[in-house]
Amino acid sequence: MAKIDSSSEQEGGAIRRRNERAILAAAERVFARHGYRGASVQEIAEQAGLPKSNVLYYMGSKRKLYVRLLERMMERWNAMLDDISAEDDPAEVLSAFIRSKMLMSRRHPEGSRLFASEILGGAPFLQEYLSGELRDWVQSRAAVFREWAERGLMDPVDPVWLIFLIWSSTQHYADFEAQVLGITGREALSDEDLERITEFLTQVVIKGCGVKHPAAQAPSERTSLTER
Amino acid sequence: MAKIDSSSEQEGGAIRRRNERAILAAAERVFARHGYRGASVQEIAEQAGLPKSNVLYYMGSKRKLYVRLLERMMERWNAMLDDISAEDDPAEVLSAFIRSKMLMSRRHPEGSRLFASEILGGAPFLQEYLSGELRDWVQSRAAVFREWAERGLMDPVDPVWLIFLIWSSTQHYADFEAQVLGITGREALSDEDLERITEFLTQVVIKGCGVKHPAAQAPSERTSLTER
DNA sequence: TTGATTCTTGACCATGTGGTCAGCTTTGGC
DNA sequence: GCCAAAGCTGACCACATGGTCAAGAATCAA
Repeated sequence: MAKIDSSSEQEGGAIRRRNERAILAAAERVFARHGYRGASVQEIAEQAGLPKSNVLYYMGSKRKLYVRLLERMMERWNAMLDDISAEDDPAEVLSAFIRSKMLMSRRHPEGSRLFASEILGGAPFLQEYLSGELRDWVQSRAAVFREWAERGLMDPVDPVWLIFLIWSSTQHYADFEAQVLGITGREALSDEDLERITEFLTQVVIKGCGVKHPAAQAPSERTSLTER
Repeated sequence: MAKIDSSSEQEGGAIRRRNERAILAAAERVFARHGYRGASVQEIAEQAGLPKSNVLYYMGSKRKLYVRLLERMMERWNAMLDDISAEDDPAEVLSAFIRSKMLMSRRHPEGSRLFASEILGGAPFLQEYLSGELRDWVQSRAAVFREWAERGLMDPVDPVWLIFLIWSSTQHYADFEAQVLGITGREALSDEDLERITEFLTQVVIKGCGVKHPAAQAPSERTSLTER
């Protein structure tokens, strides 16, 4: 009776795995572009190179497909949200935070836009996640930021607004890609562009929040810039 | 042969004006929530308290209605984009910039989300605007920022990334409202919240970009915080 | 080869879609 | 009070939607 189970097992034959991959990739594009309602199973099927019936055969329904994509995106998100402690170097933590979020926008632009579209529509499927898991995560980081402020390692800014600042300014380069490209006149953002933007954002945040290097340069081995 | 003309004249009787207002308001909500494709004329009509035929009678078609909303939003945007010169005080200009963009998110959240949804979908209707008018606007501001940097009034940051930073971090509070409320556990953001966020963003940007007060405190009377 | 499981897909269905239209009522200037 | 213009709207249309299903095709272990 065990259903497919949305976790990342690779049960099922090679055919299933291949087709599901194609469907998920196509669906992420289409949902990201048109939102849940605006996306059609027909278009997803075409982009996946399969008949519509086949998509429904693998995914059950449009809704299940959508939920599965959201869950996949949240897994990626969670993989990025590593833990921090008040003993870490604020500058390093913030820098790594910005960098990994920027990398997420870079690696999974469709997923980022899918997520944005869900939030834009009032987060009908994600409300629980936002006010549960994610909220807890934010609160725990906020506590660390506050302690840093108390120790004089940074200005006493509201940690939640700071987290939102980092999220929004990095997410921007996925969600508003069309605007960024239109205004800069580029065809695409290069790796160098992304690196420069990352450095710019890091600098503004760290300097803007008055982050200081800890007195005793405690050598803790963090800086997990990569995502996995 | 003069058509209704999308500019903000108030031609037409009182009935027309009232109904169009209701339709535009309802349509902005629905398009913002579900995107262009996902929105249905039926739902817009219901939210406006009119039969579907009546909506089509006034607006012609779904597409025309959508375009009209985008144009209205761009008018609001343009009304906000006042001019600046290299003689102005950088801190004041940036502060006013952040404040007015924040006010836009506050006053027209649906419009902001409508705009976001359009960009998210690849800006099929706005590409021209983005790579034309808006691009010119950005370039002209960028030139001023660069001159400030040359005069040592601020750090030599890339002005375009700075503008995107301000846009994204302010727009966030309209577009990702659902996320902000879910995480902060609030029902809505109060005026005080908005004021604190505005001050926070202003502080981070100004401090983060090393903005200095001009040597001779030139008293120019700008700071147009209100939108009209 | 057998037989069960998985895969594939066109036909089909009820419902929703944007849009048209004809005929009605209301409005407002004269 | 007249009447043209404006407003109103239910009925209707062709088409797209998400989803079902049955019947066949491919796969694979025994």
